[in-house]
Amino acid sequence: MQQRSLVLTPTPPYDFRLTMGHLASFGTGARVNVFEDGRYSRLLEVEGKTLLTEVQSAGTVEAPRLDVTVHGEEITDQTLEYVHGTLAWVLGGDTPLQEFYAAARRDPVLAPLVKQLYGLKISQTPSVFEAFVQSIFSQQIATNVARIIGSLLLENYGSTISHKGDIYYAFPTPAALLPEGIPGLRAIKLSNRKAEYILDVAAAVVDGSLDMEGLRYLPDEEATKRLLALRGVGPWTAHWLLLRALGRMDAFPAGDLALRRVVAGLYFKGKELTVAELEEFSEGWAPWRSLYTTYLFAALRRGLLPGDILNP
DNA sequence: TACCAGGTAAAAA
DNA sequence: TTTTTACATGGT
Repeated sequence: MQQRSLVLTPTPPYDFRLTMGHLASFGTGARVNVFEDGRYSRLLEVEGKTLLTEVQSAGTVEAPRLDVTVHGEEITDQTLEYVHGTLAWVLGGDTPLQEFYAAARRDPVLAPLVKQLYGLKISQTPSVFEAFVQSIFSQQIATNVARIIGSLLLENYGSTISHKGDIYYAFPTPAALLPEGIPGLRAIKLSNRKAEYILDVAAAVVDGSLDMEGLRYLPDEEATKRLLALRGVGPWTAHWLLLRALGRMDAFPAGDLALRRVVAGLYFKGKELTVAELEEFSEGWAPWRSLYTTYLFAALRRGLLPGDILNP
């Protein structure tokens, strides 16, 4: 196996540990986005080849620098360039923070959180398809169940690379999901309906009738419209995709139960909020609602919020 | 044993 | 047009 290296320089401030820790805690995160001992490892499929990338911080929050090692066969300059672009996107280095910080510091609830999470950026999935699949099987089930299903998906469909005794999984491509059909996805504990949603989209991507990755280049409104037209995608999924796959800064999944409870607990003394009320409240956070959302979830996962905030 | 969990489409009213 | 209901599975 060949090995090459490259360097990434995110815009400061950038906290690699916070940003990757948050990424690894999401959805299937732990299996496909490995973050251990300060090293982020991730398999990427490039031009039909499977590459293992390993990223380590070689800088500071104020002067970030990331050293990347790429392992694989026939790593051309072009391949390396593609990997560079993909990782820059995945690691969220260009997330604009200054205006969000200025606004959040004026908010008594957010001010201490942005201080503790200083330098946290929004990581992105390498493909829109990956976030779509993760969102579908996270719908209306407990996060730990979603994680189990995610692991099964990787083990059953993902290509792998062995390196220094560890097995790394790539997130399955649309084409990889088609041959096993509905029964294959039922076998990994998805409902019949969710299996249909995923296979419908996978088939449309493979036959070229759906340019899912092209959604990245459309304005928010148009991208949202096209996402909502997909079976299985409602407002909650569409907004999470805008936030974590399309790199948009003002997405807000108001239908999210956990988000609703967190905001209710922090801003409304625990009084339950309807989706419409949360949506209205969030308007004060525009145009940085993706960042508010990300910081609240990061705070939640890191135990910076009251422990019982999800159980009113 | 029921009921709920980081929702959505389809049926029923 | 608005409001229920089925859906899979693991935890409590």
